Amino acid sequence: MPKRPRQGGMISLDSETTGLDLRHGARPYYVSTCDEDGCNVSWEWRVDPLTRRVVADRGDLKDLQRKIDGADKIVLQNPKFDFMALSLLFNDYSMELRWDWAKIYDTLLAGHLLASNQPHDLTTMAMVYLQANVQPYEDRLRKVTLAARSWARTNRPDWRQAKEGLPEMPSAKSTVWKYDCWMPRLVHEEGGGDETWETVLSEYGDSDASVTLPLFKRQQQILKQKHLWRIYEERLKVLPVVAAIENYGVTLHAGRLEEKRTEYAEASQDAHRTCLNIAKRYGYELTLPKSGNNKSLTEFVFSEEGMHLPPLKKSKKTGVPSLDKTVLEQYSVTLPRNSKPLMFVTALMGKRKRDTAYGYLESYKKFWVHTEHRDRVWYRLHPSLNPTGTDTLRWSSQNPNEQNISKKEGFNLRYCFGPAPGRVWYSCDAKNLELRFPAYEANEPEMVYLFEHPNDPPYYGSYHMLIFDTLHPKLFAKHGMESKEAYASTWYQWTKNGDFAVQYGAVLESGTADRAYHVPGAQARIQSRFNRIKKLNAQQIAYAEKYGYVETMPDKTVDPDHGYPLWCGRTSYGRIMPTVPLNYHVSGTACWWMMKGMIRCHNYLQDVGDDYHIVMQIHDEQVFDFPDDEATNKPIIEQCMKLMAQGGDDLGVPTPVSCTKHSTTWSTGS
DNA sequence: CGATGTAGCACC
DNA sequence: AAACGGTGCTACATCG
Repeated sequence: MPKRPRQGGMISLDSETTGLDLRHGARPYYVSTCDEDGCNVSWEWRVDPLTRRVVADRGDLKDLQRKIDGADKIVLQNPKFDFMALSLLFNDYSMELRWDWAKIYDTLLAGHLLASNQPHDLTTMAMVYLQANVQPYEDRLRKVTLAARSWARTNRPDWRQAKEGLPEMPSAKSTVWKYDCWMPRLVHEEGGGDETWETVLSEYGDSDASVTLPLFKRQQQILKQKHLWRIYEERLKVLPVVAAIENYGVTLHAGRLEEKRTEYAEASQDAHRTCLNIAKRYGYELTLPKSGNNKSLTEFVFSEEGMHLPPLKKSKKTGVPSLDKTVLEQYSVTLPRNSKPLMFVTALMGKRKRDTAYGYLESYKKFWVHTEHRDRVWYRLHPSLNPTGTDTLRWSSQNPNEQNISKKEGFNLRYCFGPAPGRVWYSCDAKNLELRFPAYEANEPEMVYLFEHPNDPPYYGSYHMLIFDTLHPKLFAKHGMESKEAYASTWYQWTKNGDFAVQYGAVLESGTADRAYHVPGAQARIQSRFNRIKKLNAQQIAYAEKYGYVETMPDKTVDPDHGYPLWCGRTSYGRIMPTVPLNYHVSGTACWWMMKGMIRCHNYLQDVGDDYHIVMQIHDEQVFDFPDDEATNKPIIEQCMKLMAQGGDDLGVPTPVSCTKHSTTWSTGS
């Protein structure tokens, strides 16, 4: 007896799309649902092989909407993507997808919460949590799709097969068959393949939907057992926030981008010529790489055929001499003035930096889409933001990455980004977030005093100055707060470098931090002055050794007893790396804080109006895009700052937030 | 020839 | 054994 679909209850939903680049036309063409009896209901739409456009059916979409409306709960693997894809498809047919986030569950968020450093793809999780193997369905689909592509290449050369470099799929890399899984059915209709080609897609799609629901039920059971359910429910709140951020995107100015792109291209070419000319004087026919190294370059730099420079650092894995930024900097301060090698090194450093910047700008052009502004000057990027993209609670960003946009002097790509006409940006960031958490948690008195008294001597809230004084008391006695300017490129800069090394977990024995500080024994001196943080570090390491994970600081409003577990991983000898636990604990807490701020700001801005948006998150910084109206905005942005700072109350640590307004460009100081 | 690994570099 | 944590992206080099 065939099963009849149930009404209500919990269902799972999974869709297959013609690509990942929804803003460039990718759409779902197969949607499968599965209910608690294991009964699949699915829809399949034709893909126009010449244009790759999905030809859906309004009746089907209404059907699907009824299915969505009728369910009490819907489980998806990464619902953000399906939601956005379906919204756009509905939009193509002048319909609006109704979607209630309150009834959505996500197996991806659950997977990260249960095992932050394990794979979270559906196939792996089905195996781990259900001992169910859906890989054969995928293998079969792959095989048949590749065959269908091959048939079409010969018999239907005008079909638009997925491949790297097509403008409608800027994110496509080498593996693209996944975007052509609509092809087997169509090929069979046209006389190729066999009848199994009609069902190979639905068997795959239905198997994914069928496994998603029991997977979630199992995850839910474990989350409850481990007392993580409250944290899970809090995490679910990020889904609509992420969808809204991705949907709105971020604006950039084509003219400013072109200006920078030309500047870097020309300077890079100059540097290129300089390098080749110098090589020529050694009688060496140099071929420079587009980025990084190639054989020609390393041979010229290190061998006797060329400049024969001494190797300063070797690759960890391969042992080849390194020619990275730090090595080039070393050469640039040690090689004789006016020497050919110095000129070469200087030119190469300049070329590399410009090539990197140029490459980023090119990638923005690949991904950008026109905005509603008809002047074709303002474009928009829609990077995807992944809250489970890291082993900690950091979010990752891709296609393109919005979290590595340079703000270096001379390479300030933030200049290209900014508010479109009639808009204004506000950039809010937490002050010393990752330094505050350990200071308060360990109750390190001098540091707490520093953070509590930002306007008082001796350090006026400056953490780096406190450390500077610890390492260079005589210099600080002489110059006070002006040490920052007096030693801007030496002792003060080195203090900052060392502080970051310590913050990111440098262990005393390695001497890494001491080298960064340029002060032998520096880290030991700092640890003896701030021994409570040293103790906190030891506690976190011991905890991780025992349990395999550390927890973020508990959020009183969610679960006063437990934070988010972050698994630390072990070496092949079964030990936790001592550099990891405190770092994960602190950085994870900072990211939890940011997540709380984003949820609060998003919900608040929704109430304010429909034109107030979060546009970016760069770990401890949040960027907002508002209508350009100073008087109206003032209380709104102040409330956003308050809502961000409220995350500190949840954790028991004061976390003040600062804000910068950007009227024309995201770059500061211009 | 495609897949995979590595180096280098941008951000926090 | 490793000792500075987490990412994404590009080009180069090598593997199968």
